[in-house]
Amino acid sequence: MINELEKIKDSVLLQDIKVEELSSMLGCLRGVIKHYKKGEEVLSQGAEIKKFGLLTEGKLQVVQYDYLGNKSILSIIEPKQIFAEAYAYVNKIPSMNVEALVDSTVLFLDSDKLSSPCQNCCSFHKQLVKNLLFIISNKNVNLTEKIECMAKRTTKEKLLTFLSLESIKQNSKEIYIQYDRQGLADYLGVERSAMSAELSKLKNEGIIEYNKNWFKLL
Amino acid sequence: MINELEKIKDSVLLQDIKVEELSSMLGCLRGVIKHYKKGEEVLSQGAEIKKFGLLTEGKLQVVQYDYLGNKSILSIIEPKQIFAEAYAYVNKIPSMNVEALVDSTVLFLDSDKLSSPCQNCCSFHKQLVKNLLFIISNKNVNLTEKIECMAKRTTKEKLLTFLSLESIKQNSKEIYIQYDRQGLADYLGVERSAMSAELSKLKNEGIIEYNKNWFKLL
DNA sequence: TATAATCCGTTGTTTTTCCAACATACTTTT
DNA sequence: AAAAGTATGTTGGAAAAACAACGGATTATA
Repeated sequence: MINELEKIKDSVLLQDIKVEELSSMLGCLRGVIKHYKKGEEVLSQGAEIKKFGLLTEGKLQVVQYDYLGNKSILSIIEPKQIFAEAYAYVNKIPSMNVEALVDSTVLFLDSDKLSSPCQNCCSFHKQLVKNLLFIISNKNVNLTEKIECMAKRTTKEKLLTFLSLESIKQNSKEIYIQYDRQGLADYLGVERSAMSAELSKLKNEGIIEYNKNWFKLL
Repeated sequence: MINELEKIKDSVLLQDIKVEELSSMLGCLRGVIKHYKKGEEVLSQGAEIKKFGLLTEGKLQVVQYDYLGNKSILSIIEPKQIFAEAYAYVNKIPSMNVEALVDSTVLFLDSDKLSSPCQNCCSFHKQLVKNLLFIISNKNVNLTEKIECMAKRTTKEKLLTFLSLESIKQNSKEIYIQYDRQGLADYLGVERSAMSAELSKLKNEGIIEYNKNWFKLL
């Protein structure tokens, strides 16, 4: 257990919480550690969620099957990240699965206990709540930005919206993006090759320059 | 002040908080009431946000101007709803404005105070945090669902994804939707008339039936 | 280093969407 | 009930995106 805490003590969720407090936190939040083999289901569609997860080791993917049975990957969970937190707080049945991409270890924490601190109002509780609010709010802002891009009607506008948002975030006309072309196309909800063609056009029109992950707004 | 509290005491944020506790809460969270004339700016782009708002009276709209200066309405805020809460918890400068559509009254609450309860750990704090987590998580789930719809490549798929999500939520093949055609088109990010045409096609193909706000999946 | 695998851009064709304009139905007002 | 306003459906042409297929470049691997 101590070993697991060591791996996640500098996660965003546990930020600014003293190491000495971590183990008492585990008890308070009914921390449970579970191990999963590659390919195993960590959370399955339709099951009610009362705890959220903090990945201590391995890699997970959040997938969703639509009305036709088509699989789509919603996100990849890396160590120190939390998942299923939104569904733990709204009492809705999630419509997605979480699967282990490699052998993984997850620390589950009780969402009810987190938001209803114990009698003695331990100091770490304040910080935990603050961190959780930050994480969820941040996700919220990111989702809103993605929607802002996707809502544009043309691929050209989607690209320019994305790039100008990045430009603001990176506070520069020259930016580096985290996605490869396929990843960017998925993010914007368009087809890769069509997007590539559109990028070329933007370059020819003298609106942007780019090379691999580097982009410049002119 | 008492008058204002009366109007919002059954909002989601203040759910399950005793009326007697509300006024002490106001002090603790540094509650400030502000009035706005129709057309006035409630929050302006680029200004740092330390407090979030709870609309007690009137109507607000959240608008955004993109890189070309085009205005788009992100959401309409009705009484008892909160706004700007996500931006209050991530330390990001918001890229949107909030404007008063009619004369409005807003109660601003200190986001820091909410997540860092006072010494005596008042009982309402627990409930407030719980409620806030619920609201933000809920928004999160809704945004994710919208993205799920928008990510589909064709209008037909967007419609069917939306309808089947509603079908699950309303637990029936027959559903009533909250949007009119223009609203639904905006939600899905497509053009209204093209969407209408697609709906007709789906009806002809025997995949759905509909009449005004009523839809049935076959 | 050779080979395989992956990523990225290009092109032509097919499909879908947008857009504008108009017709019809429904609602609200007077 | 007439008139005006609003919401929805329809259509055809223009624009854009998807799709498939391919070639060159880069990266990973044997």
